[in-house]
Amino acid sequence: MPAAALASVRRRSAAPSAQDVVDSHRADAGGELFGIAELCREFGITLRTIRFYEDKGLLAPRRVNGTRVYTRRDRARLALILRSKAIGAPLAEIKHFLDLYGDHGEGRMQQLKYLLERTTQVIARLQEKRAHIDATLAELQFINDSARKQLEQR
Amino acid sequence: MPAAALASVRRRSAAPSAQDVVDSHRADAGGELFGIAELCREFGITLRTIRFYEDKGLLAPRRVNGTRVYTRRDRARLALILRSKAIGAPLAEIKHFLDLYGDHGEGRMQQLKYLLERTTQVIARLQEKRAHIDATLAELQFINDSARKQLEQR
DNA sequence: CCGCAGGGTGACGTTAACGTCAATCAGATG
DNA sequence: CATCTGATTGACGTTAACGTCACCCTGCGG
Repeated sequence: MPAAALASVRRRSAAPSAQDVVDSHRADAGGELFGIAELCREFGITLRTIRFYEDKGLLAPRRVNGTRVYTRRDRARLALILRSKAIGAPLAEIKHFLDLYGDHGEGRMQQLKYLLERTTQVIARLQEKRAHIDATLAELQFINDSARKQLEQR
Repeated sequence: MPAAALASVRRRSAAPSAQDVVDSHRADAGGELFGIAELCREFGITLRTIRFYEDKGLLAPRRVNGTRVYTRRDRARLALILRSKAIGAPLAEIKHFLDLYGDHGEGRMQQLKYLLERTTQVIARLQEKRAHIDATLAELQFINDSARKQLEQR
């Protein structure tokens, strides 16, 4: 688990909320632009990784003369990708997630039912995963406490 | 995410607690024994997977005439492996986790400090991951609610 | 004794998620 | 102009986590 990446994701005052993404979308035209190396430093990942995500269809930056140019919205997407990865989701799943996100940010709300259905599914899965983590945490704390008591008993 | 596996992990009345593992350890000598195919069916995984875990040092069943024989303790270990996998931990990490578990269950408590240190680390990492999941859940619920409202507005 | 199901052991293939390397090109700078 | 930095692409390598295949051994029922 690359600590630098997690730190970067957290760094920007908590996490980018859903509303942030919508905002960044509206402000797209006049917003700041970012280079690939810039994003790499910011998130603690490599050039190759970002290009890899693009190959996978997770990112689609504009090209100026061949060079990739990222908007704030692209940056938000990248942050989402990294956070999703941090919770152990495979890239293919992240792609679906991002696609839903995109549809939501944009105007065409025809497939609202589908969106509702999918998000509900994902929510259920994440809640399961959370429960697993809670159980594991409980066990670890049991072990931890036992060890601590043993040590104090001297 | 193999649903069958998760179902199986849950099936045995919630999850195996830390105490369970200790218990199963004490009861090892006279307890029931399991064959490899039996465990496969129970947990919804393949033969190859179990053997793979053994190659990786995650399991170490007894051999009777070459054939693998699993005790209840081995079964508990397997359940832990699968649950750890479900929360997105790599096998190498799971191995460390199991090693700690083993030391705890057994008598040699010399490295208590090390154990304490490691479990504390793992706990911190899991709490981070939990926080990530919570943030993602919040966003998904935001989207989900928006969609629901949009639909109701007709 | 025969056959066959079930288990074991390599050896090799596969997918995901990148890393590494080499060749190339566009702009900035001295 | 020469060079140097930073970016792009393509080809290939790599690690984790298994799946597949071929082949062998073994106990048991008929």
